[in-house]
Amino acid sequence: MSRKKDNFIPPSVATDVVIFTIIDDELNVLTVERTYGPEGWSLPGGFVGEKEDLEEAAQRTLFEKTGVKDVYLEQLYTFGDPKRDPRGRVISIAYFALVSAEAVSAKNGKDTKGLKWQPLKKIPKLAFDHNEILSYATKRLVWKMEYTNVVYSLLPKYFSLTDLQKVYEIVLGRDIDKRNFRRKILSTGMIKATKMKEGGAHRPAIMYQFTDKDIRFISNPFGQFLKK
Amino acid sequence: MSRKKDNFIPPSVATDVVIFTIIDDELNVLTVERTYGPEGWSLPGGFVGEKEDLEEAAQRTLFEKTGVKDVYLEQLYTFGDPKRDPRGRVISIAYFALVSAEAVSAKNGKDTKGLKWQPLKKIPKLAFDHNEILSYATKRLVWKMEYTNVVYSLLPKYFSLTDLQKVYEIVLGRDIDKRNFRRKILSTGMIKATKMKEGGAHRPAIMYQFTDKDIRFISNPFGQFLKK
DNA sequence: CCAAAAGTGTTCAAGTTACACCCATGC
DNA sequence: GCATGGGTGTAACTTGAACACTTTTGG
Repeated sequence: MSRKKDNFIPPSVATDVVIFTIIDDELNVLTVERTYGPEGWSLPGGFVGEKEDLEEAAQRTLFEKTGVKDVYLEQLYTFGDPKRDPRGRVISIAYFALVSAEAVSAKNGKDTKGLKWQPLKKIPKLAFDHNEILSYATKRLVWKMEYTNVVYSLLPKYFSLTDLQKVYEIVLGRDIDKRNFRRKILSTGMIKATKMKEGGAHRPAIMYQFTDKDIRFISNPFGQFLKK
Repeated sequence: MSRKKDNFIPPSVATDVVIFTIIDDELNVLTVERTYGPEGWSLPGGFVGEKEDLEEAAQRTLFEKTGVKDVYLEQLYTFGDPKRDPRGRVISIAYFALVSAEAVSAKNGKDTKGLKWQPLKKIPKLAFDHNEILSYATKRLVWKMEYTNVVYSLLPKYFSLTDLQKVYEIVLGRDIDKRNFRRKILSTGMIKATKMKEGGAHRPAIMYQFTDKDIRFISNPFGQFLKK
């Protein structure tokens, strides 16, 4: 309540967005090259507009950088260490987003200059506390994959069970037994066969799609899965 | 990045804290009577100091209202609807805290006037979006109870298995089978018998305490437990 | 016919659920 | 001796984990 002291300088409020996608069988994160302030890379973000909701601000950042809308976006955590930005007090509400690689490559954001997808495993030291934000986001992602059907946001409309399994293996970082995976994933009812098969090189796979695109908890979560 | 426009009024930043405890076998929430702005009850909270970390601000609120420190406190969610406070733009980082009833009754906060513990089931319409914050906090609480050992923050140092079970029943809102509860809780290793027995009215119970007071995930979470 | 990915079942171990009676104490 | 809360075991079922071979297609 000690608000109206003289000389009270209100903090700035920003959002930063951790945007994940899968490229070349690796989990990637979108980074931007800094043009002012501390040099190097950082997460995409920006200040919250005067009459803008927090999620709107995050959505705006996401759209400006990737050109996509209607993707999975959720609030992650708010970072407010008084010294997290050397230039002054900035409180950042971090969001995390999942986009499918094809959605992004289709329509690019308007300012793609200075943007770079970087494999999570090779992320350099980022500006501010952005490595910490990223680490937080990564934990949340793994958790969401195990307990919910978020995986839909990382895949195109149609996909084979092998495609789906690969995404789980990449994000969870371990191999999964094919037979157990299939039994379990099908028992959740989160996907349905569309009977359409691709015309590829080998035996054609049954293509699936998600039954719904609302986030949902899985009845018997993917505890540990099993070795391949 | 459209920050440095003229006339940009930075939002105020506050924290609000949802403080739960158990009183008379009911889950209670601490509310404060409003003295300015919208009338009625609201959650305890206050503006974030100029050089204050967010969690510090929440901790300060908690201490001022309840007189307790070192209790379970975690960041919940950040609420930032531009119209959530009719007086102007205020972004609120909500926290949620668990205290044991005995800890609070022991040492009271400095300004107890206007404070009231209210049973969750009888909470009236609160100011701003505080009912929404509360609802969010309640969901988080239930989740944490099922998947972690947070329950330690709601109990005194020594307690019987019946005490413990009662807390679960109150928070989860369902009856639990005694035998299954005991087997499971003991198998987690989160509590240990201290062999001390009370001198009460009936057959004395074995008293337990928690093996550690760090938040920890439970290996086989309390899925549904079982009917009594 | 061969390389490559798709597809498919069973067995054993572990965990979950349902369920009912005796025990120790104070009064 | 009785009321009250404390304490205990087992059987049926469900879920989890480990494991290997056959099928289909293109080239």
